[in-house]
Amino acid sequence: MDTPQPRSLKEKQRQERELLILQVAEDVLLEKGYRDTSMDEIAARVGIAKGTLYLHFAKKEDLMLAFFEREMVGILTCLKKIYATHQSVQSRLEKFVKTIYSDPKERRGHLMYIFINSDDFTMTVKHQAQPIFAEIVQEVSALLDEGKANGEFDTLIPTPLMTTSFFSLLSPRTYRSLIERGYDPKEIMRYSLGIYFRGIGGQFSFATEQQS
Amino acid sequence: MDTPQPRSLKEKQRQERELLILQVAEDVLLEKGYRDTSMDEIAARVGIAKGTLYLHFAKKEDLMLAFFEREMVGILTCLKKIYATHQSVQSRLEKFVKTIYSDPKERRGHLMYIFINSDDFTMTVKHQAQPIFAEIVQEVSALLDEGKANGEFDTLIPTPLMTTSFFSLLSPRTYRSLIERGYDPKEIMRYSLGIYFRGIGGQFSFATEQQS
Amino acid sequence: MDTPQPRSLKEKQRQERELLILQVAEDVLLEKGYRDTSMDEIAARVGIAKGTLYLHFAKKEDLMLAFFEREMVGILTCLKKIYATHQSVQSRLEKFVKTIYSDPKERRGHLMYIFINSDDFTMTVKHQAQPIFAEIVQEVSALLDEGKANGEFDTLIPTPLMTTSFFSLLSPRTYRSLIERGYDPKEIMRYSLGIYFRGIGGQFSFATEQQS
Amino acid sequence: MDTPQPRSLKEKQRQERELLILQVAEDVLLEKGYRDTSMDEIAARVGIAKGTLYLHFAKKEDLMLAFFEREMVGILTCLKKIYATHQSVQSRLEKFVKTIYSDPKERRGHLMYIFINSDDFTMTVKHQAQPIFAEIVQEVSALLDEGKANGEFDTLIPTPLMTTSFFSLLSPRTYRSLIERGYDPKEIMRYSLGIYFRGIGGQFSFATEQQS
DNA sequence: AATGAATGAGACTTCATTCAT
DNA sequence: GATGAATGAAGTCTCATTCAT
Repeated sequence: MDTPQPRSLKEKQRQERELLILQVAEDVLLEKGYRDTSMDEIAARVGIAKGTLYLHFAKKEDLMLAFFEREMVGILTCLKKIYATHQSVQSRLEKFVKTIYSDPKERRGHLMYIFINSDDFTMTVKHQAQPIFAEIVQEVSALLDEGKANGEFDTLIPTPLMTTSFFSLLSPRTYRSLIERGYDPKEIMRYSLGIYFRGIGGQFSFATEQQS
Repeated sequence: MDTPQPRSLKEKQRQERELLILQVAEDVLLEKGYRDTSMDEIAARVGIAKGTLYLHFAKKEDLMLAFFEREMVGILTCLKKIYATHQSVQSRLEKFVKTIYSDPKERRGHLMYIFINSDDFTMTVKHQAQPIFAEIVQEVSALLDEGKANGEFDTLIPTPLMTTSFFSLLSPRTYRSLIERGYDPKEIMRYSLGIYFRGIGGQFSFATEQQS
Repeated sequence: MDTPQPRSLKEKQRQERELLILQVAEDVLLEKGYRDTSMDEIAARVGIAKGTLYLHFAKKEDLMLAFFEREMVGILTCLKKIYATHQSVQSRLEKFVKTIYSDPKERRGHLMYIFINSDDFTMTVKHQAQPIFAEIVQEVSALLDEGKANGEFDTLIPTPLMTTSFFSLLSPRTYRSLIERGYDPKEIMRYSLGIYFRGIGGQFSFATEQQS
Repeated sequence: MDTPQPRSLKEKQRQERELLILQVAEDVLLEKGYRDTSMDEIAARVGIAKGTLYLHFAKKEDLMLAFFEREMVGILTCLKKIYATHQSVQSRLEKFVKTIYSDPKERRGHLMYIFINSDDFTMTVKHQAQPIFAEIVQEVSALLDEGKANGEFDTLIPTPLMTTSFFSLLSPRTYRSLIERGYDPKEIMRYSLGIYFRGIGGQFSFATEQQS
């Protein structure tokens, strides 16, 4: 605390760069997958030396973990914000998914899927990120329980099953294949959500929005 | 034909060995993912020398492809057998999924999921296996269309969306997490199918089987 | 000697096969060079199993050595036959070279060059084949000495130098490059010999044959 | 330009290292031939790790190519320098050969021979180095043509044949065998050149220098 | 005797990680 | 702090040689 300003200046630069690294790591991860993401490429794209990467993150795993956490914190924040809303549970979950998927190229949604479903990545990294991961799952579970309690969803389906189904909704690969066939992201979203919510006992009319 | 026994004996051993390799490759693939599956490890687990692996498969990719095809041919056969049955489309698809997942550790089901959803694996191998892959997807699509035609499923949902949802049903990772929490494989299966079929407009009572 | 006929029958077959192996080895060696000549390919081209190759030759080196000796014995025989002729030394040496190069694709000539000049091959093999190699060199040296003695060649040039120059006459590579440019094998031969013999003090008219 | 010294220092070291690698590659190539030259051995002899080699040259072929070009550029430069001299063509070509062979162990001369005559090496590498290779051949051809025009050499011998003969003059293998027998490098050179130049119609007295 | 499946040393190459500058 | 050259373990694949049948 004896040198607060200079430190915070340096510190600010440092954090900006760290952010940049995380963003680049995200880019590369989404493009190439975990194993084909090399530290060399990340450093090159960020425009720093490889060694500098290691000043921020001691291991590739740590970078990926930090990156994962950054994303997951964002998702969790979004989830909590929506959680506090006064709407039906279904509306809130729909809102959540749509928000997650509303960034360019649906990065956040795909990342969430990868974190939860990918082996390559998950095996190496996730066991270290249990807490936040558990919190996200917990939050969604709580919402689903609320939905069961207020009659929106089917009470016969165990919540954990509802939850895992929720997170399996949209695999990036199949998503991409649909995009390639010319489907509109919003349409894909709507139908996927529709299948899910009707499946767990919610109300969903595929016709309605089509008519309006 | 002059030396039928000796040749078939050798050949039998060869095929047994090849089968063993494919099984081990499957094990390792399921445990570690495509990129972390090394030829060294496969050879070591099979108990043969590295070079021997290459007598059976000229490249890692070839092994993975052979292995993929073996599994997918099995799945396709199963699918066609069931396709010819006289039952509701839903029953047939349920039967299909249950059959696929009925082997120990649900390997086939998980593999199908990986083949369809994994990037690592798919990018390297699937382009070579397009035909069979496309056939499986086509077969399921046809069934879903039949279901739409006979009133079982919602005609407002585009078939490709129904199809991709179908193949996203059970990610191995979430499946495993449910198993770890003590859920019964059959139960997981039933609820997942239930959510899916109700989601696409089919009939499904989560209560019924519970009562019987 | 107790079973002379059967043994000689078997033995004959054996020798025929050995001859075939040597011929195939020659083919492959000339096509691909020593290091790219694999035992697999030789066996496959001969139409026998790899193991059978090893019944004839304990090591790749041995095969190459045997093959080298076969060729060199042929060349030596040819050389001795010509040696005994009653002609000028130059005529005899010319005859020798033309004979060596008179087989299809000039195999023997190229092989002689390779044996004498190639590093790859020679380092591995030649030290084992000293005797015959030395004999060929000796024979040529003797002829050159005879030529020096009877006034055909320049006595100021040390015989060993004349000899090595003689064996460096036609490298397969440059030979091939000339063929590719459309030169006639006989023409190449004539000019090369001409340069050499004139070089060592012999008589050679490049014009003569052209005119006739 | 803001950091000229540090950059040039690093760069200098780098180039020194690269030079060292090229020299070692040359050593090993001359000792063992192309196919028996392993990246491991080069690294070990240079005293660096295998990976470091790949910082300088992305592939074995690239190293060999770079090395080839370095040598050939040297030879070409030397050739052009001599070309511009005012002397008889024969004197200039003699000067060229003597210069090429004047380094310790006659490395350059042997390398030139290998580049032009070795299959192993040439097949892999030379097609990438055509331009410089062609230029060297062209330069020598031009000199020989000049010699034919001014009456030094026999006009009846086609220039391409003169050229290939020129490059076949001294095979490293036979050269070494002469050295082993106690001949002096200069003597070998003189006689070989003598045979060649007399052979193509030039003037050469084996006696002269002997007397002086 | 003949086979060819099996072996394993060794080649090339990549990349996460370290460390002297 | 920042750099990027250096490292070396690990991965894929080849091929001479052996050996059970």
